[in-house]
Amino acid sequence: MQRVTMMDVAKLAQVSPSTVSLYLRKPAAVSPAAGQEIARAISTLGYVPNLVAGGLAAASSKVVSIIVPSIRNAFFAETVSTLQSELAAEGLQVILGHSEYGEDQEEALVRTALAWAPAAVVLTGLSHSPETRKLLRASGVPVVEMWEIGGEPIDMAVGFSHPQVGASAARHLLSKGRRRVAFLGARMQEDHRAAKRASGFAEEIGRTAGTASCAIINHPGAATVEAGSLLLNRAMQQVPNLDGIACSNDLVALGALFECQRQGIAVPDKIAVVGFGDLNFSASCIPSLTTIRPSGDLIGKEVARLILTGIDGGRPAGASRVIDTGHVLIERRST
Amino acid sequence: MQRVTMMDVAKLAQVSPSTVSLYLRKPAAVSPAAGQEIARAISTLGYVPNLVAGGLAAASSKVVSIIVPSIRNAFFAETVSTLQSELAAEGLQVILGHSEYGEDQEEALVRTALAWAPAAVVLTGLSHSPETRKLLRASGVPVVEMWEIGGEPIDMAVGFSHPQVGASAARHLLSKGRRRVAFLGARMQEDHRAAKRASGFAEEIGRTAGTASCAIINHPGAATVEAGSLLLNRAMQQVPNLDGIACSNDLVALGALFECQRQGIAVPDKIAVVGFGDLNFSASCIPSLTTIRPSGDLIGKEVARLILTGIDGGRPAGASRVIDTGHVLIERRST
DNA sequence: CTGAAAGCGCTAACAG
DNA sequence: CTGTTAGCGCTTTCAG
Repeated sequence: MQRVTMMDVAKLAQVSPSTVSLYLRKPAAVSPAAGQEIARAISTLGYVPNLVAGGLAAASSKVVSIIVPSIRNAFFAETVSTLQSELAAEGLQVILGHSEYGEDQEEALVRTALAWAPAAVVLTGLSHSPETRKLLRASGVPVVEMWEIGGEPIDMAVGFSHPQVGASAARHLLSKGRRRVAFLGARMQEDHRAAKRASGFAEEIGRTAGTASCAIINHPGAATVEAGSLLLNRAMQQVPNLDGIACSNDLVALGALFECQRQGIAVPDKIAVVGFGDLNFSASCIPSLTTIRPSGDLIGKEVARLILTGIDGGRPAGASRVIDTGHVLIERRST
Repeated sequence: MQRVTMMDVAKLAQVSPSTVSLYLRKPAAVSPAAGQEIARAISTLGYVPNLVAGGLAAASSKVVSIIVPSIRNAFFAETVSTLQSELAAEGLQVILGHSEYGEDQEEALVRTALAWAPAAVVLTGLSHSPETRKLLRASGVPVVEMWEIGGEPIDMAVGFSHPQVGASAARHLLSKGRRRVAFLGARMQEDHRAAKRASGFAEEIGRTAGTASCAIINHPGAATVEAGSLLLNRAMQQVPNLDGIACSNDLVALGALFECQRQGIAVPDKIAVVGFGDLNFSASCIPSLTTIRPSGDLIGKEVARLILTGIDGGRPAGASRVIDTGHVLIERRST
């Protein structure tokens, strides 16, 4: 499909192909006269460089492979979106893969990702199969794990501590005088990060208010609004006089809010609700939702920065290999 | 970074590299004995084929480039997710780009996409710059435009008619006796598809109920819950005794629903609300939202099918070059 | 069914 | 600053 090659451009501009190649990569390193000729030739011919050939010759393609559990999840959509924009600005392409929270799937994706000799690979979280870690380490490709810190990264990591998020939610509920609380999570058998938020929550409750009741309730399916309704009902059964809940996701929290409204349970008077994610609707729902913002786009930006500095500079020094983007609790009406 | 090459595998298996290559592509075309040797060599060496080299040699890489306005939009996230899964199953990688609803950005993305000699490129909608169309046509690469039909596609198209969606919403509102209606849209100066839903809505209202009042109201920013609140208020100003609204997106509809609740406006008694998208929360909110489902994953499936059949068979014949995935109105409590 | 040969289009030393 | 020279690792005729 590739009609015009660098050879054609070189011929028309009366220079050698390598000069054209040089011009394309470092325009300043070519004489202005030659540069102009080349530029003209490129535009009259409508030349588009073949990145596949370039990648092969340079032994590293201008591609970064991103693997997330699911792009349908607004959290990751945000990060991927930011990452894509930042990388595109530097001429890097994004190859996308979905692990669906499966380590085996992730491993397969990593394997094909590596087949592209990518400039970097970006993974979600710190939990991976041993084989995945081995493949990645052996490849020598820069890898960034995102959305989680607090373990041993394969190479670099950008994210925040999930147990700390859980603890923040717990402290907030406690500070509002709640003592009969529950954590509502979805898919925690696979979503290790949500599970960590849950255990951080439970630990903090236990540590600070040993006498408080605390339940962790899991919905095996995806984190949806509907799951929120279900979970709230189960929580009320399990914790009599429930007065506070933390949710693993704002969608779940919204579902709980709707269920409260349906059953005439006053929020926050009877039950206080804390979410996670600060999604599109969280500020506008009724009551507005107290939530924890993980800043998915900050993560995206930092990952991009790590990749970019790793590419043109030497790899960044040890100090900056793990970046904590933190989290912010945003207090609204639901507590 | 690529350690083991096909050469190494060939040596260990005591065959020639071309036999290994053949085995990788058509295992059946190689003798069972040789096949076993090769398979063993591959696994003991941990060989991963270099797709960059393969792409160069084969003059077409196993990549399909997908360009959507924004992956943060749940509609496109769904399609991309499905598409990625379907294509990955056939060994194709997805390269992702965001146009942010800009034709120039899209053109730039198409240009780099083409540099990868992709197996196909997937675009959103039928509106593109003339240069984009030219580039794509000249490249000879299969292109699929998705999420819209009703115009002249560059090559293939999968989607539905947006004016018809607007008309469906209008008919539904009319059938509920509403005569003072409005269409609430966001970013319609750039989002041509939303604008078409709006005009389809207005036309149908005019055609069927000439005496009805109908306003089209646009929020220049993104389609968010907050925009929904704003838009509802403007609609009520503009159309006294407003009794029905159609929204360009369920998020906008949710915002309108919240605003009604805040102001004590009964839905659907006073104002009926129709959304678009059938998002996660639409069945669960209060009242549950009547909406139009465009089936983003059906679109993804059909696009994948078109690409896949185009690759191993000859290109599909003229008849099936445009696929209408239709839309479904789902009636719930909000009307 | 298998192997030899000839590149795919570009980059990257290295001389000039 | 520019051109020459070798490949990058794989696919693909084409013989055998």
